[in-house]
Amino acid sequence: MAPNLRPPKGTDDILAPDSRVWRRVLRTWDDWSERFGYDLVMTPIFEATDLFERGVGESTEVVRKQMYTFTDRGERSITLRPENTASVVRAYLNAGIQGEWKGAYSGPQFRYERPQGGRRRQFWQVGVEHLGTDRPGADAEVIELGYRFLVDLGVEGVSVQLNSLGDPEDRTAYVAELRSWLEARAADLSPDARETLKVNPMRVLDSKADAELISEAPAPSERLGQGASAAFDEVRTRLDAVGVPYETTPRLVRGLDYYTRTAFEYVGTSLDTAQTALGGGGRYDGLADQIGGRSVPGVGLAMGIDRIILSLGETDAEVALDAFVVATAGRDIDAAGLVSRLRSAGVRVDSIDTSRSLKAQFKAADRSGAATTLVVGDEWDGGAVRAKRMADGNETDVRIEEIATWLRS
RNA sequence: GUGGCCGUAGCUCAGCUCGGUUAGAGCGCCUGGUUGUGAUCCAGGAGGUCGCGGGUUCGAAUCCCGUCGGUCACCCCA
Repeated sequence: MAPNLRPPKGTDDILAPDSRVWRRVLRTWDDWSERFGYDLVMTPIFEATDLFERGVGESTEVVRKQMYTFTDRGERSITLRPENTASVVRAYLNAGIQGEWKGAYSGPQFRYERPQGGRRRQFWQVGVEHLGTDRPGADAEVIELGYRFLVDLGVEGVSVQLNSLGDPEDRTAYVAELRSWLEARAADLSPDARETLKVNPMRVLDSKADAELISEAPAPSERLGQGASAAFDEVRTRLDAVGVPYETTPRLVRGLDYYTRTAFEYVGTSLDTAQTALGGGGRYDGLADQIGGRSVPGVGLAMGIDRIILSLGETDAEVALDAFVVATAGRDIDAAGLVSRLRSAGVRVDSIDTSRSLKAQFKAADRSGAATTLVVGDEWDGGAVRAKRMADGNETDVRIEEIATWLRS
């Protein structure tokens, strides 16, 4: 262990069997996002720093202390993306797209924080953005997608927490009211909350230490203007109609500044760490304008894959092989031919060094988890191989050209 | 960024309080028993600068300091 082979603090190497769960989760995501009509969108892993400063918000925790920022050789300030929404909106604007557009992404994000269960410096998010419309139906559809995805994966106790933060005018008035309400009670606030109050009063609503006091505070959803209020109602009506359960959480706020109107989070019951949010999102009608483009409404969500997998437990490490090929002495080339032929036929198959003892090869076959082991031996000269079902030890000879179909039955 | 706990074979850990011959166990791994058979059994074997650096000492896995890493909570968030 002399040379340092560990990955950097807060990052992980993910190998089998854990990586099998990752494959399943990522495939499930691709499936659901396609079913909902989202095309794949890929943006750079790093961006100009000011994109995040303007997009995510100068007063947010993310921008103030969590960004991986460095200067490149061309003296540009570059930041590893701490989230993906600002990039996707930038890409939409840059491509000159008119009107509605739906994109899905998947990839690593970076935030400089003290690592903890369910909180890494490099973590994986999947998400979608639906731009160019302010219809509440789009909000409901985004929320439904995340819900279906989590339920399909088998996450236990999924619930959707829903709130509305109002339109910018509602929010300005509300924040002023909240600020004076909190300032009047500053003596009772925790020191952390008092600091937060100066920078961003709404985030005080998130303070765990002040939960009791906060429960008395005015809530954003109680101060909605007509437009936001009607939209909030419609989102709820639509969620009811498609059978997505949710609970209204009046004091739910989000850590990023760009949210307007709809804000939501997914929480699960099986995560036994302090981090309970599996995903979240909302509407951000002012974001495009803030990062320097035209005014384009949008709504989106982001899901934390690391946390979702944590909450899944390690139960389902599905076997990745259908068959394992072993060979007796001198049958190396025949065995290699069989492996190649099966792979071309769509069978997931592997072998180890076929010149090793049959015992060693069978041991590897057993460990691989493959249901069947195929023995290339003297039967090969008669056009067959011996197939052994590992679970019960039964063996039968199978014609070489029939193996692929035999394995599927 | 703040605080608590932890760092000995691939893995889980014992040994550390009361420093002292070649640092142990279980599991795993490799080879053989079976020159065509795994998961069981038997025999043998490989594998450790005791996280790293410094200090105290005749002598440090064991005591002291620092550092890095892990973990949990806060903060915050996915």
